[in-house]
Amino acid sequence: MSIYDTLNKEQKEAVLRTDGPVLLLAGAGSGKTRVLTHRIAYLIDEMGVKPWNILAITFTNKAAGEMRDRVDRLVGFGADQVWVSTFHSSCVRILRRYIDRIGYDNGFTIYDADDQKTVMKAVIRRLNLDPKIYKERNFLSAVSSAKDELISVSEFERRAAGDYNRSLQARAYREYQETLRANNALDFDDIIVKTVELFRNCPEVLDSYQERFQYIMVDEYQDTNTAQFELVRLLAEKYRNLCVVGDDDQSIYKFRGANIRNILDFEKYFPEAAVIRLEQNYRSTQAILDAANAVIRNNTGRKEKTLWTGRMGGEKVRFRQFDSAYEEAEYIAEEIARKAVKKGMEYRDCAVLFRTNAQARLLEERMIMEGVPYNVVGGTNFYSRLEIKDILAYLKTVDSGRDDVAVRRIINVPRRGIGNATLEKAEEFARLRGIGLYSAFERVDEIEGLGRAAAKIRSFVELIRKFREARSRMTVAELIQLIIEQIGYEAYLQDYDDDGEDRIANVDELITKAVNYAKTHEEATLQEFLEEVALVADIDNVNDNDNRVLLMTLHSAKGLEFPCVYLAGLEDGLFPGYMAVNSDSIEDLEEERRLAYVGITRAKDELILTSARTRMIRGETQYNPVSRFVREIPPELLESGSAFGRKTADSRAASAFTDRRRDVSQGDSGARAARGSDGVADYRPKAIVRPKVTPRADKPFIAKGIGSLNQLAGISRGAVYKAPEALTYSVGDRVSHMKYGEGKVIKIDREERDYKVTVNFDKAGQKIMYASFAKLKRL
DNA sequence: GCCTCACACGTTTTT
DNA sequence: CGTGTGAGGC
Repeated sequence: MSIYDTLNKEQKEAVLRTDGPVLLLAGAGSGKTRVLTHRIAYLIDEMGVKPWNILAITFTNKAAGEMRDRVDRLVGFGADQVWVSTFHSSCVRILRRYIDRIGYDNGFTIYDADDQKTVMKAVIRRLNLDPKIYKERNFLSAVSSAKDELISVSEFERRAAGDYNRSLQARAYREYQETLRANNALDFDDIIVKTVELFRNCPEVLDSYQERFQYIMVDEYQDTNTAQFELVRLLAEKYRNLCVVGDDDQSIYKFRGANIRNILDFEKYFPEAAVIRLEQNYRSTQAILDAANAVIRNNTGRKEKTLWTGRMGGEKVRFRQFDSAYEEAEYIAEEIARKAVKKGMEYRDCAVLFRTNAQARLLEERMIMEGVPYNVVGGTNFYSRLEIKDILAYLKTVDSGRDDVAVRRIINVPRRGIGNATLEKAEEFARLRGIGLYSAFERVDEIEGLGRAAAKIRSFVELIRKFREARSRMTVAELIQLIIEQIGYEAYLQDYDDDGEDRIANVDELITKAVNYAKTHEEATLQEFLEEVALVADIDNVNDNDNRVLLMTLHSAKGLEFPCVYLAGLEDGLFPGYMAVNSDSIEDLEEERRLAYVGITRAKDELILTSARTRMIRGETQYNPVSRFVREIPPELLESGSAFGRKTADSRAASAFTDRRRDVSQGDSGARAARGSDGVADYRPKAIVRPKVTPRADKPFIAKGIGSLNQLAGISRGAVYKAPEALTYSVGDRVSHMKYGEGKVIKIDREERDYKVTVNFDKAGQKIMYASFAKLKRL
């Protein structure tokens, strides 16, 4: 009895057919991850393939981690040598070694969406275009789609000839690309594009990777774009041992350039390809699968397949319509709470999925009221919070200083009295000499007409110089702490806005992450840390051990499964979104339908669909009909219950909620700042919820599992920041500091969540610092 | 140079 | 409704 005997006939075929191209059409829940992991095991154990000759590409880091774990368990030895990672991580790894061959520096930085916007805005200004008319978003999406299709600047220009608007985009594209190059930066798309460019221009580099990756597997293949396809094609060209796994019915990233032709035309590029279909679903009940099939059937141009399951019967899919989105949220939260208490359901077995991130808020509020522990995946990424970006910009500048966007971001944070006029002079100086902004700062004495600002710039340069010098002898975490302390960042955040405390807690989380990073990586360089940070997705940080309900978009839910799934906001105009409803292309609606299919097929045992008659969107009340996707499910497959079309006990009970709601919704300006470390929202700012946190006494209240509520109660979970209960030193004591050496404590002020300590250092003089960051030791 | 206030504008979805 | 931006006053 071998591990392969547990596979069905098709799965086994996919595992055993190791040589040559294979297109594996794997329906939802058909065990494709199982096939991939067993295939890797088979290659290593039975075929004698060296683990390092195998490359497996997944969609998210989380999926990569899981795959590696499973391979680890299957193969005794060498699993850690298999490359399992995302497109982006793999490419960055390659580019770090070789990008100098195509004219970048190997120490390149990675720009996120925010940085891209900053650059494009500057481009628009430089091109003397009216920013009122030309939005950076439009240019950026034109640039991004061009890159997805591997269209170079010159190719874009050629195609744009004669078209005014296109020509403008072409100019913006060129200018944008040149700026990135000058800053030695790559955007997300470049990471793929530049790798393809490298392979095309340097045959010897390509050859070395072709030799290295003799067996290649690509998961979620339906979501690859043209650039990614070309990358894979190049790598696989020599040995042609390429196995792609996908499901055209689950292609949901067209907006990001995913090219469904990659799957439909695979056999054209690889005529010798074996096509294997996995059609047995091991995940869902027949009832759920019937609903999924009923919906997806309405799409045209699919690869025909019929999913079936051995799990006959099952509970009918439920549908409930409510008068308002509040009632919808209440129903979901209340029911989850009830199931947890009465039926002993684990919170982690349950997910609430929705179309847009904005829907999370209402659900969240309600979860808190019901005392249901939850996590929100996505929304605003942890690393795009302004306080985090500030610190990262400091780190980037310390690391290289070539990134003008980063330098510009921090030159006046905190306020140093360096304003626009000064900056423009410095930028002009830099531009004329073809150097970076930071290099210009280093030559500040040569810049004319700066007046008093020159001294301010000089001390900024000195500050960075000190950080650089300190870098070699400290960990990333220590460096961050040093920066925070030196620039007085905590105090800056404290009175930046109402969310000072939340922001400080976020910075603290960053330090915790840096500490953890050092623990898991032998050579934890600053550059690697920055890279890691740039490439994480929110879903990557979801911890399966957390016993919480997950709230997330349908996109984030791809690849996951849950015993119980709530699909919320099934309304025409929301899901499918109004864009798709009003689009003249049937394609857009079909993509939404595939999204619905993905959502439905996440459920193993229980699926509940909900919708609301009214919903507030952008301050406006919208009235939406029930989603066409619900209507596509035959009534006999649905249990529509009493809430359908009528006022119910549920909705009547909700009026109390409506009254309480007013104080809930006012002033949640802090919502953004209040996410936990992982890009997973752990709590809401006090303004929204603090007065509301009265978890019912009869609810199970698992204190340790409910980060959100701990946060609300003012309990910080950060390891580093935690305000000490009592200090180990007091006024008059001699203390030592990591950087300043020894000194005497002059004064201690108790502040809301920390102590402010004034120390007179023997060498460095008098400093005021926060106890939690300073880590003073009594002598 | 910095702060405050008023107003316009908009979101699908994300590596 | 919420955020980001721009004008105007200090």
